[in-house]
Amino acid sequence: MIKIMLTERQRGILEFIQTEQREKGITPSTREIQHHFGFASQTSVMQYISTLERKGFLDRHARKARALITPVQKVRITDIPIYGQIPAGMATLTEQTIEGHVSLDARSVNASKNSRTFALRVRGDSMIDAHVLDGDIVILEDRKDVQNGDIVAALIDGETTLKRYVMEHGRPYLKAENPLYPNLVPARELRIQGVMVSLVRKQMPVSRRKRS
Amino acid sequence: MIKIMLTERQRGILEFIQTEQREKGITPSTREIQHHFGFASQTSVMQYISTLERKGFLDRHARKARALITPVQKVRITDIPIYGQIPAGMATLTEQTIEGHVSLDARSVNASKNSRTFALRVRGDSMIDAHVLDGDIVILEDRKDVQNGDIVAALIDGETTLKRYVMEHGRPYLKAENPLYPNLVPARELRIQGVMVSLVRKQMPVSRRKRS
DNA sequence: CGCTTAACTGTTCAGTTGAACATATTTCTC
DNA sequence: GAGAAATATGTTCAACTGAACAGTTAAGCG
Repeated sequence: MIKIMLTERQRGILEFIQTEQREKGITPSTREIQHHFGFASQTSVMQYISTLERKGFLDRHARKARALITPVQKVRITDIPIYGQIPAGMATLTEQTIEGHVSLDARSVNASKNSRTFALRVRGDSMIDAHVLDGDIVILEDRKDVQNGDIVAALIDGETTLKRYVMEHGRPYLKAENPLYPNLVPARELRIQGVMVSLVRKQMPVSRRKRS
Repeated sequence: MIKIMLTERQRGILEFIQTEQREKGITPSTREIQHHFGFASQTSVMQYISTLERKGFLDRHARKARALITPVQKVRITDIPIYGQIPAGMATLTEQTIEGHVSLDARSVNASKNSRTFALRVRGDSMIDAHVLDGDIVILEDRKDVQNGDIVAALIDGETTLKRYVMEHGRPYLKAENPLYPNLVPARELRIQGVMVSLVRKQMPVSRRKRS
């Protein structure tokens, strides 16, 4: 019963709002919706809007023009900053070290909304056996609960590296997924900066691709 | 000289508009911009807006409320449909076979704006040596110019498969990037549905992950 | 010194917009 | 058949909004 709590008309109006926003960049006004559906009164639209809002399909800023917000836009898409390299710790994640942004919806990125999400561009082949390549953008979450086997970004000697977090005999170490790279056993503290939740790869054109 | 054609003030106003849109979901009105910057008149805002529009940093719908559009929103983010399986050909890419959407910015996805972009969920390990895993979402472009070495989605016997396109002795075939899978030499026609331009992977939690 | 451009003020105006009120009809369930 | 919910109408209103007009001030340039 949770699947569709909307009547056909309600769904139509929600879809119209979403389509308009996607295509024109702005949400329609109540009167525009009214004319599109041929209502003689805009009050009908008002009623639909409040119903959709009550059911959680729509959000809005009261008493403002074209201030409808589809949760699709507001909740799902996250704008993730890409850091080239994190210099010291989470404290220093400033605007200046941002290399760019990836924008993708939270669902396909696996992001929980409580924790902070950021991205790193992978350098080197140390995780190639985990199918993470040089140049890939790895999306991480600043989380507390790191589990055995998670791929994490960790701070070692002022450098950020991406490794697999392995707990063995009660002691954690960082495992490279490439026989050519050494595993890292932390001398004292292991500073985890984020847990990998997703990956975005930009496929290079053949001409510029490295031969393997 | 192409880098920054904006004065400090112009840049500030553009950034304010973009930030507001990102955080609140709606673009600010001229008066909201006015009060944020402490202008005594909204005409100042009007002038900035037309300057930004003239320089191509802003788009808008004339005479409509909150109808500013930042090209960031309109141009860069693309909403890509994910098809679970393409049954017959490009002609049958209907709404019904859509499994979901990924939304990400065109830049990180490598998408050119002329060709149609779509996505497929990868099934099986046949491309594992190309570091494409089971469950990955592969973003493809419906392009004409397939090059030797490109990873493509092709239609073989009514099934869509992801393989590497290899041209040898003037004849193309489809190569699996896994020794356990056979290469496919087309009997007659080779129907390329799209060329891989990008990849999105949702990292599974350790508990649900397959042991290898 | 003129000329241009950027930055800004003060005011008016018409069209747009969300909201509210009172009421009517249909559809469905109990 | 009563009641609830969904659907719809008609109208009025205050607030919001973009746009325009007519100016001012400062900086840079040749």
